[in-house]
Amino acid sequence: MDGSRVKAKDDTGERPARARKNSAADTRSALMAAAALRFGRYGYDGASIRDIAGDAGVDAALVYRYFGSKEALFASVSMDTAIFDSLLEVPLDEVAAWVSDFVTNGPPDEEIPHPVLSVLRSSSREDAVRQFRDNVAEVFSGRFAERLEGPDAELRAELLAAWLLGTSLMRKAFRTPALDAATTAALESHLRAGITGLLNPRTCECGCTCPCGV
Amino acid sequence: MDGSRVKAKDDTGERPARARKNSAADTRSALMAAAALRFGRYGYDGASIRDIAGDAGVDAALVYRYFGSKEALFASVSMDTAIFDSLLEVPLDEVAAWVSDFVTNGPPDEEIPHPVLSVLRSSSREDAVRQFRDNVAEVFSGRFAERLEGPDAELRAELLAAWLLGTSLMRKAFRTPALDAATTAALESHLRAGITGLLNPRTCECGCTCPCGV
DNA sequence: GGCGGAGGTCAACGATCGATGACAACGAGC
DNA sequence: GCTCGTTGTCATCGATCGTTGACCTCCGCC
Repeated sequence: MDGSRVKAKDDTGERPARARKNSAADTRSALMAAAALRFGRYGYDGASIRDIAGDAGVDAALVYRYFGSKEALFASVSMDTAIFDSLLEVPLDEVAAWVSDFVTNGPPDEEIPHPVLSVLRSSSREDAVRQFRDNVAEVFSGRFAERLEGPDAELRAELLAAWLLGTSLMRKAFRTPALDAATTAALESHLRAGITGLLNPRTCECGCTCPCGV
Repeated sequence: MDGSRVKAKDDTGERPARARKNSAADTRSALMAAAALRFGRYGYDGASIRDIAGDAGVDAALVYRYFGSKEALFASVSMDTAIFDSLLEVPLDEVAAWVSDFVTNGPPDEEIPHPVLSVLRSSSREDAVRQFRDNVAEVFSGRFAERLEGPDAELRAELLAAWLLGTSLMRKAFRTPALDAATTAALESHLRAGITGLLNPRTCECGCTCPCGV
């Protein structure tokens, strides 16, 4: 917090944008990018306006000119459901691959944390928790569940969301050893073994979940 | 934060312990109980020493007499792996039931949050993250993985931990609608469908995971 | 050339934080 | 009854927080 006064955020890189007189839009988006990173990494309470503005290379007062308050800035970078849109169009037997890709690709947590982590690490904020729950409900127990056959479609859809969340957390935030070292192929293989069982209705009494139908 | 000056923590209830001159041990444990609740609910940054001490019915200065610092208090109530000990002795085909019980029983999040949530909501604290990772590695990719047959035992064990974590989070912290309303039986049923696939090595090429061996 | 407004900095505010040390109230032992 | 260690309170410190308003600096326009 001492020698970190380096500007971490002129890497939007569209135009050189010399030291003075940037455009307001650029500064706004730089603040949002810095806020997403700080909120995601340190949570709402742990990220200060001064640090965020420092990352963006501007003064803290600009946050209040462009957003009005810390809460408004937080809300403007909170997670949206867009990252799940592609899941809704993936064939069910490719969901495991999608999950594997979701928890693998994208920038690592050191650069840009998952939007989910931002909510989690800010879970003292009840509005963030509520919004997260509503988003999950709309995407998973809402639209995704419609594609599932068998009983308790909403519950199974939310279990998928839970496993997606847990796997993403473990791999990208906590980096437990085996998950951190796992190849995408191995990860997808074992994700498939579990997710297939979850998404496909059972067809035999023993709890068999094989997609071959036994 | 205003009218909440009620004493939430003389419910240790062993002896009446009149208003003055409690035993040091009682006060210490009252502080730890209040700290576990506050840290778990609001995270490290969101829980103040004054609030914790207020919940315990004592002055904030006592935290420093008994623990030395806020960090030491946090460390003393951080999660230990004891809550997973019983899992290590559960037969593999009862793991789903154990997980269902883990994410169902115990006090609801409003009363006492899971120790895991304390770490998650304080995940800006690198030492807490590190300790959590080490604990998971020791319990799951360490001891639990030894019981698994088939390839990638450590990875599959950590995936189980990830799903346990995700399911617990969704059900107890975020309370997504279907998971919040689910019966233990329905939850266990669908957990079993997925976990069985994860824990049992596959025996046919199509990805079949049925324990009946097909 | 001067001017107005937009982009940005600066200093300061009240509040709250973690932390410290002096001090009061009480009980056990002599 | 006096003392001394334990238990707990109180006032306060310096730092940092979110937030605000005054001020500065530069560019485009008349």
